[in-house]
Amino acid sequence: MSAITVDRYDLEILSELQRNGRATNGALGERVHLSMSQVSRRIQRLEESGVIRQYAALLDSEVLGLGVLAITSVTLGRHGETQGDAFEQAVADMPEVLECLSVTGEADYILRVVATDLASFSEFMMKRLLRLPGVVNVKSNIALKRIKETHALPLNHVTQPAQVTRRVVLSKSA
Amino acid sequence: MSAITVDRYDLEILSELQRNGRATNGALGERVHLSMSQVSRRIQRLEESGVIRQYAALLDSEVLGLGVLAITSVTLGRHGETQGDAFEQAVADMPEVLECLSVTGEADYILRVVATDLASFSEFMMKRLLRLPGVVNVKSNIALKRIKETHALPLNHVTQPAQVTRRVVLSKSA
DNA sequence: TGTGAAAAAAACACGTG
DNA sequence: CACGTGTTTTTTTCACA
Repeated sequence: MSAITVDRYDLEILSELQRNGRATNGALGERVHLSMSQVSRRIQRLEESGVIRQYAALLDSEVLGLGVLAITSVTLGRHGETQGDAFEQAVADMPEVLECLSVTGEADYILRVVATDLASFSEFMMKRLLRLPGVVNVKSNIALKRIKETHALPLNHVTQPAQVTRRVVLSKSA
Repeated sequence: MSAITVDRYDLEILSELQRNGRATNGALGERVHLSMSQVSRRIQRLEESGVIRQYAALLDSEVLGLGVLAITSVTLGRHGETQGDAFEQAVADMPEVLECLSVTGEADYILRVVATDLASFSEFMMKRLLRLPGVVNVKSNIALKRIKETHALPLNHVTQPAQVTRRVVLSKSA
């Protein structure tokens, strides 16, 4: 596995790109005191190395009518790992499940789920999640208030300049 | 509060922009069989109405060395709401906390936290989170495997065409 | 690594239905 | 008033020094 060197300029660029994924090379260059071509080449490197995974438009769930957000713990019965795979596959295909982690502790999985209202959330739980094979227990915590919600990863832990493990390649059209 | 009408063209545009926040108006137009100017005007409307909250570059936490992801439940002692406000403020200022929700159920808050490794996660818990005033109990579930992780909201629930509540305005430079 | 040309895309104004 | 067309401006990409 190859590596990429990330210096403090890269970190500043990444930080700004996390805030504004459409920042122009010119604007970024002005911010970090680098030429446009420098910025362009650095971003290309960051994309190719997989540090930048994707550019995306972030939508407002409340405006779109998705008023319910829940953290749900799921426990599976003990029936071998085939069941786990089936559960993971099924959950990955459910658009209302934004996140699914297999975790340490009492539960097997923790899910982050959105729904339009409590009625439809309840229906999703009863009719879809609980009916998946192997699911023996679910426990949901409904969000009362969203204190903080960000996609922006902390970057200050990166000792500058740092070697970072290289990953997948971002396709041009993705 | 005013409203915006979102039809099936808008939904297709939003869906694609969630996947690729840098899709050009031309490409989007081809996809939904609409002219460039149509797409441009629709996107502008979606931005102004707050449906599109932000454009962002999504970074890869593993590539950046943030190998630990945890879901942490926090319980506060019963000392009035001033304490809750202080906790919420403190947590909002911690970059390693990506998400914080106040929730129903046993715990008061659920947090999504990243760290470079278990040692630094442990240090964060002991030295920073547990020392916040009012915190009497925390319980963490460490992610063993990330089954699914998306920002893409489901859009199929929107009955087409639908009235959507208007929100804040996206500033041009944000 | 910067500079300048070429290509692409976005923003804008205009004319038309 | 909504729509497409054409023009202008911005931004990116690429070749070259």
